[in-house]
Parts: sequence; structure tokens; C-alpha cells
Amino acid sequence: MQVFFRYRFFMSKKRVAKPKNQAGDLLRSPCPLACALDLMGDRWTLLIIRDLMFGRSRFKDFSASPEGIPTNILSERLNRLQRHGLAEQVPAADGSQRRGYRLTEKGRALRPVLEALRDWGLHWEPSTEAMLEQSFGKT
Amino acid sequence: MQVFFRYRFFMSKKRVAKPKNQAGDLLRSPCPLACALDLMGDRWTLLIIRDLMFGRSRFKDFSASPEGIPTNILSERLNRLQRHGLAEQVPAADGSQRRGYRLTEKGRALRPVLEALRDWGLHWEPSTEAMLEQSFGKT
DNA sequence: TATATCACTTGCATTTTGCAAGTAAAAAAC
DNA sequence: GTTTTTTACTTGCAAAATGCAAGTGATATA
Repeated sequence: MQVFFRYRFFMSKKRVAKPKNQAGDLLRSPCPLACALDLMGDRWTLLIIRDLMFGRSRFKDFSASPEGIPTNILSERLNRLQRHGLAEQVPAADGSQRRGYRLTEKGRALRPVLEALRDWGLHWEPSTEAMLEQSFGKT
Repeated sequence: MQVFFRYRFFMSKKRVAKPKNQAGDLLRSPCPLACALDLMGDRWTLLIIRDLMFGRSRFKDFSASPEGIPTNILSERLNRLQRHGLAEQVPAADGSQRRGYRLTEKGRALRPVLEALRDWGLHWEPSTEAMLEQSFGKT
């Protein structure tokens, strides 16, 4: 927990350049947690990353997930993930003309985040645990 | 990664009761990750929890964090955290009339989530790491 | 060739967010 | 003990994000 952000940035607003992430967007603060949330602090992004970790790769697969993400949001989020280097487009695995998406190393590095959130949900929101039925193998 | 959600809920919409969390809100799906995001999948909630983990407890302390959360959002989020049992109000530590907030066990259980997100940010968004200067002791 | 599916985009209503200003209670200053 | 400041909010409104339905053109299937 030690290091979440530092202060000088705010103490001397002129001297220190405002922090940006790799895509060039301004960050709310130099706190690495806030920086991560600038990117994935919304209702959908981490669910798409979950699906990608399951090995899903096609637009319709994400669209078919039970949460029902609207297609315009899905489209925008997939673009954002690519812009920030978490996902990339690849030729479809089945040899068709269509393309699919897959995680980059930067995206795969979010696995501990998803696992921690999943564990918290399983432990502290009983209705999710009670309804579990199907398991997925390690991705 | 094994278990994120199950399908029967969607296969037979009538038979299975729609899942709710502990506060009684409907969940988008029984996936524990989606369930967690229903609660904290936004730009601010986890930052408030970060501040609470730092030991901050007062409205003005959260308000003074460098990200600059608007007061109406802060107010709404603090209520939500209480409704869902992640935080609770307590008499102020300094013996004043005012009250403060602190995490419950359910809220403290999010520590691994914050740590995982922080680690990801530090490793994959260099601008946050480059600007680090100050450390916080273990909370 | 005709039809269906896929991967989106567009338009628009609804909801959430962000900002500024206001307010009542508590604390501090005088 | 009265005035001033701070705190912890609420309210009102503009702007942005979200959600839904309906396209659209390219690809795959019958």
C-alpha cells in the first residue's frame, strides 16, 4: 500500500509537467491507482478484458456476454484498449477474413487485478457465489 | 481465473431469480467480477477507498485529494459505500462533534484489488512511476 | 444468387458527471 | 458571546457518458 501518489505535483503546479499516460491523455494525478482508473474506471472495460482473458476474441462474443454491453460502447472501448496498448487486432484464428482481438502483455498483466476483484466478489457478495455453476479452465 | 460467471441465469430467464447484491440492487449478471464492478466500476469509488486505507476519515480529507472529486459525487459515493457495507460512520477520532468514515472488514478486503491496480499502474504507466517521490507507510 | 450474420456507426432519450453556488451546523477567532 | 470561518453537505444546471434502436456495408452461409 505504501506508494499511491506523491504531492509535489500539486504543491508546485507550474514547475512539474502534468502527467500523461502512454496514449497522451492527461492524468488526474500521478497516483498509479488513479492512473489505472483513468483507463479502466468504468462499468465495462474490465469485463471486456475478462472476456479476452477467457480467450474470446470476436466482437459478437463480447457482445453476447450476459451483461449485455451496448455495441457502441463495446466499439469505443475496444478502440480505447488498442490506443492504450492493452489489446491488439489479429487475423481471426479460424482463417476467415474477419479480424479478432487479443490482449497484449500489458493487458494480460491485469490478471491479478481481475483475480482480486473476482475473489472479493465471491467472498463478499454471496448472491454471486450461490449462483455459480460453471467453471472455466485456466486461460 | 476459473470461475467468473455461469450461464443458466441467461438460458432460463424465468426459472432463476435475478441476482441482487447485499444492498438489494439488481446485478447485471452473477459474475463476481461484474458484481464487484456494479459497485465500484466508476472513476471515483476506489480512490475514496484508497484514501480510507490511508487512514483518512473526514469529508474534507477526501475532498482535498489531488484528483479533486466533486463534493456531490463524494457525498453520493460515501452513502453508497455505507449502504453496501464497505464503510461506516464513526465518531471523530479527535473527540469533536463531527463524524468520520472508516472501512469495514468488507471494505478492507479490497486491499489486494488496490495493490494489484497500483502495481499495474507503476509497471505499465511510466509517467506515474517517474513522478513518485513520497511513500506511505503500511496502513 | 439470396439470405443471414457480423462489425460496426448513427441518432436520440436518459442518466451520470462536473462545476458553481448555496446552506446549516460546528469550530475558531475575536 | 458574538462574528467569522470551516465543514459537510445539497441544489441547480450544463456537459458528457450511457443505453437503446435502427441503420449500413462487408463477409459468410444456404
